[in-house]
Amino acid sequence: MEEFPPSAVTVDLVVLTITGEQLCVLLVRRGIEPFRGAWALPGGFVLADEDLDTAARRELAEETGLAPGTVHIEQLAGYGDPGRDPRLRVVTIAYLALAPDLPVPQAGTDAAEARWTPVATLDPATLAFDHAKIFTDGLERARAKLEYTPLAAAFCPPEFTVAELRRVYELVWDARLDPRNFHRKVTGAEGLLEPVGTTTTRDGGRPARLYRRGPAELLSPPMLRTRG
Amino acid sequence: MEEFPPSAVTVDLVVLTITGEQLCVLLVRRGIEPFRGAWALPGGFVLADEDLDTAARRELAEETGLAPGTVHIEQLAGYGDPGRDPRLRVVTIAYLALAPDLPVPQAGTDAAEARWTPVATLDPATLAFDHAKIFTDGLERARAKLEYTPLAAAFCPPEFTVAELRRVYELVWDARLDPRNFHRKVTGAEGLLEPVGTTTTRDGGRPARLYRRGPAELLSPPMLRTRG
DNA sequence: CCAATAGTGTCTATGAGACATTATCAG
DNA sequence: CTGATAATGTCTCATAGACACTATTGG
Repeated sequence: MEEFPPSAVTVDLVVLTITGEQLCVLLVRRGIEPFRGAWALPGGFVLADEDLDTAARRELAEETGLAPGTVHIEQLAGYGDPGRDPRLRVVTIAYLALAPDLPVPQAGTDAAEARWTPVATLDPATLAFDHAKIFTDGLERARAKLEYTPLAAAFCPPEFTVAELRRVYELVWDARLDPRNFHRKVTGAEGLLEPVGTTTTRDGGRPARLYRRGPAELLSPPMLRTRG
Repeated sequence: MEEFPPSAVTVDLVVLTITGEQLCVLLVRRGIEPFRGAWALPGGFVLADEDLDTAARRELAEETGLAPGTVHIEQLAGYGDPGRDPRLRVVTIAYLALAPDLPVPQAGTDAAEARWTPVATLDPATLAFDHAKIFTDGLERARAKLEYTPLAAAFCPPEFTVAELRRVYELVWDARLDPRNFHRKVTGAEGLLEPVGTTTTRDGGRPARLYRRGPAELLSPPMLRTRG
């Protein structure tokens, strides 16, 4: 092993949710230096005996007070530019988490404040460290994954209507989808949705059938996002 | 910052190429403990003032003696299970590299030997550390990326024929594609291929037009791999 | 009744896949 | 010439997208 350059390893989280009519990201206001007072992605050090995924879930729970089962979480990428943290060499493993509409987050240990911020109004350049890039990468990953995975349901409560699922696509992609074609597509896709059997009128109008997520891991054929 | 658990950070590489008629991965035989004598993915420590991408390219150059411009390289994922290295806590950032047919690699500093191994005959379980998982993830990433990116050309020399590009798909996916439909599809895709203007008879039969990679970043609509 | 949304049916353009046909080289 | 592969054309079927229409609730 000889000598090796020592580093700290952290996890950072891009946590996305849909509250009301907006796609939002979880930000914390830093209570300590560096970047004290600035908004940042939640995160923290990986403990000595801890798996990366475990560290990410722990930080998520600390920051949101969330039941682990309700949130989709996946690794995003590693970021390790020298100088990304002014104190010492820190390599961070970023995670992407998608959650249904959540209660207001609670501030964690290092954070003075935690908040859901609409992505439409967020200027990424104001974020601490290199979190602008991590946030942008995470958002793009989420957008891409809606195309070919059933991940949109991760933004919905356990039982949801086709219209609610469509709203997820429309908000994340900032696009309009034809309700009738969307309905035909998702109800026709094998293993995507499982009918619960009951209906709801919470969206107004004719009662809508409720569905749960089905066992499908892949959306085939994919949902098409018209590319520029 | 208080106290933090110190770690070493490495990069490991899944380097794929096509030699003759087989998809191959670059492996090195370890010359030092642990796993001395076992085959492993090439890799090494990230230096103190070095970017992760830079470290990956440096290791690749050391291990293959390759001109940097000819190889596609992208980050794959981070791996950090405690105990994945028996010596100390090591978090590795894995990279995926795709290269055209290459000269025989040269052994690096820590490696006794370097070799191209056909993926069809490789038992991943024999690899050192957790390299079985990294290799499997890298291979699956490469397979998936052929579907929706122009990445297959990374396996080809700068100028190549449609048939050579098709061979890449067939070898990586282990599938057969109709030459006529494939030809129509790739020559019709916007920005994918740029005709050089010359032809070659190196494949026998009627001379085939030579192409270079075009500027397209995305293959739209994607190449379809028939899913199970 | 009317307003609103759910859900179905129909038409059309596009593209994938199967496969015939013609083109152009080496020997 | 033959044998090989390149390149193009044609047909059919599936599906995305546009949009008309019917269904079922609340007010």
